[in-house]
Amino acid sequence: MTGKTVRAEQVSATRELILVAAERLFAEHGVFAVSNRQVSEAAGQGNNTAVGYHFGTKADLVRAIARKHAKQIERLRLRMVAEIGEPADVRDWVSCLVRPVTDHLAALGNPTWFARFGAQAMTDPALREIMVEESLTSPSLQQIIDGLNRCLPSLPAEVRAEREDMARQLMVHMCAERERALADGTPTPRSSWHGAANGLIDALVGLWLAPVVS
Amino acid sequence: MTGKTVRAEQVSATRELILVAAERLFAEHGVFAVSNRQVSEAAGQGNNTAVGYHFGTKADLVRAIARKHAKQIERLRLRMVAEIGEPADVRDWVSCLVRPVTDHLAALGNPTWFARFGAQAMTDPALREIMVEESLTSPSLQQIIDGLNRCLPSLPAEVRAEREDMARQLMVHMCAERERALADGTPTPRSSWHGAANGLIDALVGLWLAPVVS
DNA sequence: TAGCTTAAGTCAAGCGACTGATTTAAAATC
DNA sequence: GATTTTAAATCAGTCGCTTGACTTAAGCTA
Repeated sequence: MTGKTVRAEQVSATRELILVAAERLFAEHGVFAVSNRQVSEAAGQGNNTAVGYHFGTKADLVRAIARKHAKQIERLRLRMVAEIGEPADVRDWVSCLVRPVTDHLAALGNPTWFARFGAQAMTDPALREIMVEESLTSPSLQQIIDGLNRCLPSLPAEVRAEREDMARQLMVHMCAERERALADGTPTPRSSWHGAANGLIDALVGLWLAPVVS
Repeated sequence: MTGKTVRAEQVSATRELILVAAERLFAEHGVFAVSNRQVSEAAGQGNNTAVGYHFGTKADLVRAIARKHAKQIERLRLRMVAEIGEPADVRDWVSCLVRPVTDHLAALGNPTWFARFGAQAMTDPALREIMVEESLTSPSLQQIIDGLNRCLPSLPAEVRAEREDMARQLMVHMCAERERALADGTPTPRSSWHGAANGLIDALVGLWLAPVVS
């Protein structure tokens, strides 16, 4: 952030204002229920083309939001993977999957919007690919998958692929669910993001270790 | 369907045309990326107000689609719950949760659109409540939850609530994932909806039986 | 001063909602 | 049972409004 010129500082401040405003509006009203104009206005920009100028289309804006968070989560995940002890068991690897996300959300304070935004974007036919590109193409993520596979050598390949998907879906949508409840004031099963992570980790360990019966 | 007048027959045919067209367009392009006009046109209605006339707002249309499928799934689920043997174990109840949904999708043939539509609607802030009302307020569903709880008496209430959520999220989004892959021609872990259900059931049994560690 | 950023205003296109006319099955009347 | 009346469904077109995209001008930093 430092080391920039005054000009560049102002520009990235403007961009950040837009990103935050967009994330909030998208989470609260839906990505496609909010126009670029409304985002620009909410970001305090007099110009109705501010989003277009700084980011381009709505898809580009979504990408920028995703990238921002993915970067921060990836930092936490790399650190955690680096610190993992040997021998690592399924629970260790699952924790590496879950904690960076929940820790990131916890660090954002309250309220947060990213989990709800992410869940929407992941289910939209036009935005899904963008989200996958930005958040699933991560070296540390592959490391975790590999580590998990080493723990579960007897699991058939198709079951592994399936359970990877399940783990991902569960993380994305359970975080969104909790964030929604927090925003609505609805009671949550756990009192903190850390607790929610505990619940997720327990469940995911059970899921990965589940015998293949049928 | 029979026993109706000719007039009523035509009307419900028109409504069905609109529902099917909407479901397809929503799944392929996104619920809010498709206008009511486009739906009317795709349904072969000359009038751009056809959706408004028959259903009302877009939210009402979404509700009608959800209700249609929920009804059919509920029929399958009631039958399966009625046929469940005693004593029923976790796997029996989980099967009652999963099979009606996958069987319904299998019965729809190929391609299907409902799973992708449902996943979108479930994550949208404006549509979520509608979907919950239409598909989660079902007597048979409560029976299954109760049965599951009887199998797992030692599970803390908050963990139970949490894992109910997880099971629901997994069903919705894994079905959508598979439907997407089928539509794209991407390889799927399983060759049939029945096989996908097997994978889901194995995983969910493991998830429910997972020890509460942390 | 040159170039990037913000502001202000304009534009055609598409939106949901509305209107009145037309069609036609169904109900009422004879 | 034939004829008239009614009301639901469909059609065709219009309305005000919002949208993303565009143009032009002003502001400010390097």
